[in-house]
Amino acid sequence: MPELPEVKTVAEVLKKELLNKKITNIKIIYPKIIKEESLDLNLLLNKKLDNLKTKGKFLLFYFEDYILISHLRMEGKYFIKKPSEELVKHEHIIFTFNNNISLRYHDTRKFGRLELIKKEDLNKNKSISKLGPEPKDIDIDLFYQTIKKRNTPIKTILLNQEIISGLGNIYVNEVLFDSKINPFRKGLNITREETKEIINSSIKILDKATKYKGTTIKSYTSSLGVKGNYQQFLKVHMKENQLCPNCNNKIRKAKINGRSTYYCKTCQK
DNA sequence: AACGAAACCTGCGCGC
DNA sequence: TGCGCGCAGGTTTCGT
Repeated sequence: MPELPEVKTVAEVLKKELLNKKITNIKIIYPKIIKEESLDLNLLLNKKLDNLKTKGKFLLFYFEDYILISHLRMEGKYFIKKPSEELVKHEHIIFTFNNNISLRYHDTRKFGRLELIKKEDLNKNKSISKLGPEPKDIDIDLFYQTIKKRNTPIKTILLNQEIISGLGNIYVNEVLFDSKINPFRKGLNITREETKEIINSSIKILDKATKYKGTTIKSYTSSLGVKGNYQQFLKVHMKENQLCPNCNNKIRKAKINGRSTYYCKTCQK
């Protein structure tokens, strides 16, 4: 469940269930989910969840003087269960809270990562410090200066979290359709005006997708029993050979840097 | 410094 | 039915 709207949705639900609750037990089933440089997760025992924020696609769990940084990557999910419920396949880390809730990190492909840090180390953390701004915080001129030096497709630039954070493959496909930009165009050929269009579309689409609690493409991907509903608004993503809602030509599918790219050759110049 | 490909994993759907 | 291949909402690492 991994782009910004889905991560924000997860944060909102977990906050409702767990804010101000204390961790009473931690069980690590598959340790490789935890980054090597991480502090020992057992430092969280008896700590209270003070806050839960997001930054780009990261979840930040604030526990008194520590922060647990969580990235879901491709298929990470959090399930809220009762401690008595038996473990199911792919549940890798289990946190028990004092309100009789078992928070389970579930990840079929084991790509997700957890890292525990001291609160004061957040801004020097390797993952977090490299992150670019989310679309709503982008400075158009700075962003334009960056992309106009890049000889790589705009699609690839928008997926680069060091340049702009929060967009993933679905929303980049949708943003480029909305802003009428061909995904193969090189950064250095994008005008300042087009840059502005891209950012405006990004803000608009991420906001709407967040409002609809994200996009659920495969039912098994739903976490926490929360299903997103933005899929009904997708215009190109996963729509190969369907008709473009603007011009009725066929939506095409191609690969850009190994990622499936859906676009309308007629509308996206 | 910037770029692309490979690596990290598992499960599903498709064609034969 | 079974096998092999390609595919999946992401990031990091490695080689050029």
